[in-house]
Formats: sequence, C-alpha cells, structure tokens
Amino acid sequence: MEYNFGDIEKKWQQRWTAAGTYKVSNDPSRPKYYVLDMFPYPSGAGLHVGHPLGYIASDIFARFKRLKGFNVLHPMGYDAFGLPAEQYAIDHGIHPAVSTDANIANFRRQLDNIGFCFDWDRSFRTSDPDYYKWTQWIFLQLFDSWYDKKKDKAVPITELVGHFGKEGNQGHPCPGDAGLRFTAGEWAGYDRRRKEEILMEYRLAYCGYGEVNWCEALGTVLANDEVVNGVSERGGYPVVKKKLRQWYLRITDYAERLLEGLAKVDYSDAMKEMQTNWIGKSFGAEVDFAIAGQPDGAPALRVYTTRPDTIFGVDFMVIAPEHPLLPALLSAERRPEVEAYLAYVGSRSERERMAEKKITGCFTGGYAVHPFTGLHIPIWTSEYVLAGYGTGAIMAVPCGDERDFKFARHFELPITNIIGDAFNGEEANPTKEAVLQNSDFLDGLVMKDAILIAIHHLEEKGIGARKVNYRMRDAAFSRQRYWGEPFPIVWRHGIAEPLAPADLPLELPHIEKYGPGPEGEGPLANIPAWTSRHLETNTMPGYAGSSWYFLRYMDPHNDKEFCSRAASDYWGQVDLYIGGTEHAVGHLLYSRMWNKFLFDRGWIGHDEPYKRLVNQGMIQGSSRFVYRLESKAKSAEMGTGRELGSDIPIFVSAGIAALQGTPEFHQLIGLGLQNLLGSASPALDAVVLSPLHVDVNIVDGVELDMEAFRQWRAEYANAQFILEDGKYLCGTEVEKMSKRLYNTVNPNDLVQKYGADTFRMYEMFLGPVEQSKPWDTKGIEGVHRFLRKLWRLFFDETKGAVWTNEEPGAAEWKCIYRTIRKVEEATERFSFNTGVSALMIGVNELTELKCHKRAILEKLVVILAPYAPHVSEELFHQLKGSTELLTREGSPGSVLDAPYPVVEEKYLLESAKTYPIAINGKTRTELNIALDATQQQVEEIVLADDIVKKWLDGNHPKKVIYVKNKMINVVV
RNA sequence: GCGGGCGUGGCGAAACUGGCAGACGCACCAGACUUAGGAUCUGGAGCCGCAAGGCGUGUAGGUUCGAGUCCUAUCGCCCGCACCA
Repeated sequence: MEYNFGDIEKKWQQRWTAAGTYKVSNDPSRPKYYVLDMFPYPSGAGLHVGHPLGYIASDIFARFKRLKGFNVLHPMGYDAFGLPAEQYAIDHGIHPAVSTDANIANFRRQLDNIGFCFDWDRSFRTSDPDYYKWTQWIFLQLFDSWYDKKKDKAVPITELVGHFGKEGNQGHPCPGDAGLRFTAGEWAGYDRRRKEEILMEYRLAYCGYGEVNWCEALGTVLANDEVVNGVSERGGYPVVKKKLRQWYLRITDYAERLLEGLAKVDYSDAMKEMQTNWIGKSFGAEVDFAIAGQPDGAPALRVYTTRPDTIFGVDFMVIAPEHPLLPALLSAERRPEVEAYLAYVGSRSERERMAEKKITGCFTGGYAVHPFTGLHIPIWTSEYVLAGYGTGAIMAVPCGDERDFKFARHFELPITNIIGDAFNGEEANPTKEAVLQNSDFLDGLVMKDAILIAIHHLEEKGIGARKVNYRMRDAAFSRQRYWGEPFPIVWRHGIAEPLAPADLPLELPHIEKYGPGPEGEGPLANIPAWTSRHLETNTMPGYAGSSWYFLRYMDPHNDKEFCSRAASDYWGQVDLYIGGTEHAVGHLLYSRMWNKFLFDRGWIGHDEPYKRLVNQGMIQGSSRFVYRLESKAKSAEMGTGRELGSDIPIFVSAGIAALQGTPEFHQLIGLGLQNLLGSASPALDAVVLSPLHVDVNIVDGVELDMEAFRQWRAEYANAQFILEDGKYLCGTEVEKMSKRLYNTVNPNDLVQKYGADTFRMYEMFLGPVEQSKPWDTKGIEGVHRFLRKLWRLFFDETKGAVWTNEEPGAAEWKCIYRTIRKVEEATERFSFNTGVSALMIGVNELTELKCHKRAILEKLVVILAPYAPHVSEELFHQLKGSTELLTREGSPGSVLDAPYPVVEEKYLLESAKTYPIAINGKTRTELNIALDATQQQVEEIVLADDIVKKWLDGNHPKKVIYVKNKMINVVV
C-alpha cells in the first residue's frame, strides 16, 4: 500500500467537517487555551507560500495544546472593511461587498487545502451587520465615557456631569483644552450646546477640529500610522496637513497604561521597543517666558524642554509657524518677511520637508524675557519646531542641541557656552555629564543633577512645572469613505446625538457611486435618505473592527451583548497571538486600548488582550534571472534592447554573464554565437547583457527549463542559449515575494504535488517561525521522503500492513521516548523546525531498528499529529482498525483526543558508563560510574581513585564537575 | 543620528541553563536496483592534508579547567523610528 496523500487528505478533511472535529464549546470545566492568528484582510491577490506560515505555526500549537488536554479556541475570520476594496470598486465598478465575498471564498478554498483546525462556526467578517452592530455599540460606549485621571480609568460621562454640577471642572482639567476652567455656577448657566461642546472635549471618542493627514488621491484622512514618510501607506500618495472636523479616539489618555502594560505581556523586545517609541514618553518641564513689551497678565510664551538644566544657555526661542502667539509678536517691519516665510512653509508638502531637511526660519521681531537673567531673547519661527508636540515652542540651547546649533550657525546667532571645555564650538554636545558654568545658581553642578534643581527654582517662581510629555497623538477615527462602519451619530443643531443601542446596527446603505460628497465628505453624503436623517456621513477606519474581534470569537452568536462576561471570563486573554510586525503601532495599540477601555467599564475582566505575541518572519522570494544578449546601440535607443543582428533572442548563462568585461567573456560569447548563428557574429564590444526576471516555477534550483522558457512567452518561442556545462544557469537574488517579480510560489501547487502534510512540515522545517528567510522549493523533497519513510513503518507496498503486536525491546522504547521528549520540548517552546527534525531522526532510527511494533507506532502517530494531521489521523485509525472518524463521544474519535504520550524515564537511563576523568580539562584516567549516580556519589568515586589522588597530591579540588553524561572534570 | 536584532559548512539550519560544534534536510559524491534516471534505496562528506595531524562559529582581546554561548572593542548585515526639543 502506497502513501497516497491526495486521497488521505481529502478523506479526512471531509470527515473532520462532517463530524465537527474542530468545533469548540465554552466548557468552564476544562482548562482553556486561546490561539489566535491576526485575521486577514481578504485581498484579491491570492495566497503565496509566505501567507500560511503563521497559520501553520498556530495550527500546530493549537493541535498540540489540544492533545495536552486543553480546550483550545482557534478561530479565523476576516477583516473585511477597508480602503483597498473601495479603491477596487472605484477602479472596476464592482461593489466592495461583492469583491469581498469573492475574495473570501477564494481565500477559504486555499486555506481548506492545507487542513487547518479552525472552528469555522465561530467565523465572522467585520463587515457583517451582526458584527459591526457591536463595533458601533462599543463606539457609543467610548463616546459615552471620559478618562478620570484620579481613578486612572474610563468612567461614564454622567459622572463628569455630576462633578461639573457640584464643583465645575475643578480637579478634572480638560484634556482637549488645558486652559478651560469653569465653576459649578458657570456650568449651570451654560446652554445645552455649550455643555455638549465642553463634554465633547472630555469624551474618549470625540469630534473636533484638528490638523489631520489629508490624502487628496484617496480623498480621505489617515491615521498617523497609515502615513509613512509623508505618503500614504496604501498606494503611496502624497499626504498634506489639513484642518478638518474629525472623529478621534483619545488614546493619549491611555498612553501611560499602554506603556506600563508592556511589562505584563510577553512580546519580543523589538515589538515593545517599537510601541514604547511610538508612545514616546519624555520627562521635562514647561517654562513660561514673558514676552518683552507686553503688559502684565498678557499670555507668556510657554515652552517644553527635557533639559531645564540648560536654561542659562538659551540664546533664542523658536516657535512653530502655526503657533497662536505668532501674530502678536510681529513688529511692523518684520511682518512682510515673516508672512513670506509662512507662505513658503505652507507651500511645502510634508514630504518635501522630510526629504530636504533644509534649515529655514525667520526672526519674528519679538523678544522673550529670560526668567533668571532678565535678558531679552529673540523669538524666531521655523518649521523644525512642530506645532503638534509639546507646546509648539522651544527654548534653543545651541551649545547642547544639534538642531539649535545648526540653526544658530546658519543664521549667525551668538552661542553661549555653559559647559566649558565640553563644548568645542564646532558641534553641539548633548551630554548630561558636563559641569555647568555661566549658569548662576546652577554653576558647578553636573547637568543631570541640575535638572531637578532648575525645575524647583522655576516652580518657586511660579513660571514652570515638571511635565511628562507623550509623542503619541490622539487617533484620527473617521474616514471620508464608504466601505466602513457608519457612525451611529445624528447631528442636530451642531450637537452629536448617539443612536439608541436598540437602533443598532445602523446599516451601511447600498450605493452605486463612490465619489466624494458635495463638500468633500464621504460618499454617504450623496444619499438623500442618509442626509435627511442628519446621520454622520463619515465612516470608521479599518482598524475599528479589528480592535475587538478577539473578544467576539469567544461568543460569536450572541445577539444581546458583544460578548458575555461568562465567555470572556472563561477564555480570558489570548494565550498566543501570531501575526506580522507591521501592526506594531497600529492594530496592536488600538486593540490594547479598546481592551483596556472595556475592562475599565467592567464588560471584560482582563486588562491586556494578548498574553504572548509571536511575530512570524516574512518569507522572501528567491528571484531568478536570465541574461539577454543585446547590442549596445539597440539597448540605448529602445530602453530595453532587442535582437542582436537577427530576431532570435539569445540568453547567456549566469556563470558566463558574471565574467562580463573580461577576455574570457568575449571568447565564450564569440564561441557561443559561432555555434548558434554560424559565422555571423557581431562586433563583440557592442554587446550588452540585460538581466530579466524569469518565473521561478520553470527553474529547477538555478537550472532553467529551456523548453518551458520558450513556451512561457511568445517572444521567447525561438530563444537560443549560450550554455555552461550543457546547462543554462540562472542568476539569483532575494527580493520581496511578488507577482511582479515572477518569484511567487503558490501553495496549492505544492499541496497538489506533495500533499498538505508535506507542505506544512516543510514550511516549518525552513527555519524559526520568527525569522525572515527566502523561499526555496528544492528542499521540500526531503520532507516528503520523510513522510514516505514513516509510511513504510506501517505499510509495505506489496504486503500491506506490517505492524505487529510484539512487545517492543528496550532499544525501541528508548528511541520513541527520546523522540517524544525532543518533539514535545521543541513544540512547547515554539521551535517547530527542530520539532520536525526530531521527528525525522526518530523515524530514521525506528527504520534502522526495523521497528514495526504497534505500541511504538501508536505513540509516534500522536506526536506527529500537530505537524502532519492528515497522515497521522489515517495511521491512527488504521492502527485502531477503524476507517471511520467517529464523534468525540465514540471511539476512537480523532487522534487529537488521544492522550499525549508520557515519557517513561527508566528507558532513557543507561546502566553504568565509563567516563573520562579530566584534571583541569586534561584527561588522566577513566572510571565506571552508574548513570543515575548523584553528584555526591560521583565525587566520592572520583576522589577515591588512586590515579586521581596521585594527581591531586593531597590537595583538595576546587570542584568536581559532572558534565552532562559525558565527562567528569576535576578543577584544582 | 537613536533604538532593537543578527553574524556558525556550498545552502537552510541545530547546539534550551557555558561542556564531543555543524544534528536534521537540500545540493554534492559513491554504490545498489535498473533499457534508462531528474525514480527509489544504501553509504560518504566542515576546511587543509595521501596520512598521522592541524585549523575551524565575522575580527581582536578578556573571563573560565572549558566559550558559538558570558564581558569589552571592532567590522558587516537586517529591521524599526527619525527635526519629538
């Protein structure tokens, strides 16, 4: 009987589905384990071998945990709302719902091929009204909440209204407008509209005017993490800053907890670092500088600095071009120049600013008064100071800050040295270790010690205070787009009114046109039925639905709640979350915030959503190149050159191509052309090679299948080749895997040829899951051979089943237990490549022992199950004498319900062994010692030996080291 | 510039807490069965050397009886952030 993977895999996939093998129930009597993959955005591109990597890893782990007796939740769904589907709709006139359906169907078909153990009954897509009903509901709760700094958690907005009625906003400074102060009496006097405006400044989901990232090409606002290097992450279009009315999530209120929470979770250092940087916490002080010539009580210029110790080194001030105080500073004669500068700044895109990094700026004509020296300090404006960070104004200390120094140099401003020899006049020195000079009461102090003293003086004078700053901004939460969750908000007389929960879901209406509304709003503004109800016309961003989906899987069919507390208390945190690093500062931060919010309000019982996060590496493409021979003249005039004196395309093997420019090259080419074209070889110095990507699927390793190549493209039908050793070898390069580069490999093709089990094991065998590595199809044969070798332990081609009921011998027990030990440990620590290797070694050894004993094979099949689920299920049932998969109550059920084999230690012990005894690493003698001897016993035996005694010469050894069953070392 | 990670055969990689470096697999070589082999099976192999032997984990030091593993310096590669005051 042959290993017929095609039949086996099809059979078991059908039976698993029919029997509901992977259905999971919320059963509090059993220990739980939650394994989650970052759910995919169903794009139309189809899978390549890189996509399933994380799913295979999580599948192995989920199966392993189930074998270990856990009730394992392992769901899958779709992140179906978002920009690309809508762009596709605009370009092709296909409704996003339709293309999304098709993409999901295709995606599912590809996944099913590989044999995953997802519980599809719990699946959903974020664009289902049954799902986004709850996304809208959570939004309403965010809208209905504010962050109480005193309680350090989110609470209902009604509590805030209560405070206002009793004590105004005393003790609850407004996060949206730090200067806002009012008493209980004033509050009572405000009209409804004013009250709502104020409350809006406190809400966790709020609507306000703000500087946003506007992408003209996409016609929408983008969040900071969706903008990369000044262009949109999606599509690479230019992004400009624009003031717009937008919805935001007040994620900055959670900055500190998002930071602290990292200590409680198991993420990689790199991931924690990325999130920490994004949050960007810094310690410093805010300092008020009075403005010269202004009356008392006029607003001061407030700056933020992390280095208040350098306050005596301030030579000038710089404010952002957008700074609100700027107009008040302008002197009449400076006004034209400053306005010209502001116009210049306005004309520059974000991208230009980043690319050029030019030093620009303009003196405003105003002066600030130094709080300690009373000196007048010129106030400049420059685009290097960002309006959005700190106070939008800085005190410039050129001797200590690189940018300030360059600015001073460029505009020939004087530089005060407060650090003596530590400043060389050529570049700024940002040290904190230097001793301060020229600094009045700070003279003689080391800078880092002076920081707190300086703050103390500022506080005493009432012109400064310690201040913690975060770089993270509130998250823009609305999009002028169609394909997203509608906001459950009605606008009445400028007041945002939430819909009642009973009115949810607010369904997305069907539309035919995706153009923007009359005033640049989203497409919903074009629908009379929508606007007549005064519904918000923006929709939510792609990350809304993905910010809480891990909770919905716990209770996916609940139509009363987003997830019952009983369900979320049972499943708790995601024990293992697998996905790419690209979500480090987007999805992962947003979902952590939503989870914390739901926790604060008591709807769930855990603060952090993911206990452990593993980032799978990217599988890169290994591209192949052919080198086309062209004449120089042609290639110059046509961009890519064409024929070389005839219309036969000629390709040069990589080894020869590499010699380009050498005499051998000319010789070999000349020879090659002679063979191909007869005597008509052109002038060789007019020859040039252009490398072209060739489809990796018609290359075996690096050797080109020339026949397939001729059929690949009509233009290559009569291609000729200049070979080396009778072969055409291709050049290689590791690049991103992409259809455009012809280096994609389709998992379906490999599953077809080798089976899903081989494919899965090979993906794991490639290397650590976390590591990025280029794909190489060649090696898959080795894994396939392993599975066939395994099969032969059970079946013979002619004789059929070959297992026996004989009792295994010690060697066989030892072999299987050693294998179990290694596979179990490797799987547990997520090292699936070594797990596969351990299985291979085990099968090699059992083959060598000619072991066909049922007792051994039964255990082997179980430890194989996470890695090669189909073949292990088949062999498990063959051994049990059943070819039907019964329900879990019946016997034998699935191999996953078998107990994971327990290692019997006694078989791993050897009797006595002869050890080399070394003195200080040099072998002197050998002794026979029982393997289970204790350290104490070993020492006694070794020290009693005559040769050892002689060498020790009466000295007592420092220690006797018993090295891992290998040698014994006496250190003197 | 700042931060994180990584350097081991021709290649992908093992070596978990310092203890026989290179397991396992690919590619390669030899043999067997074959009309045939780009099928299958068996065996070989880090490098230099006929051999005995020597050299080997980017490079240079250090700690240790013992270092791929720990420490210091240095070179190289990858990733993230980047006018954040």
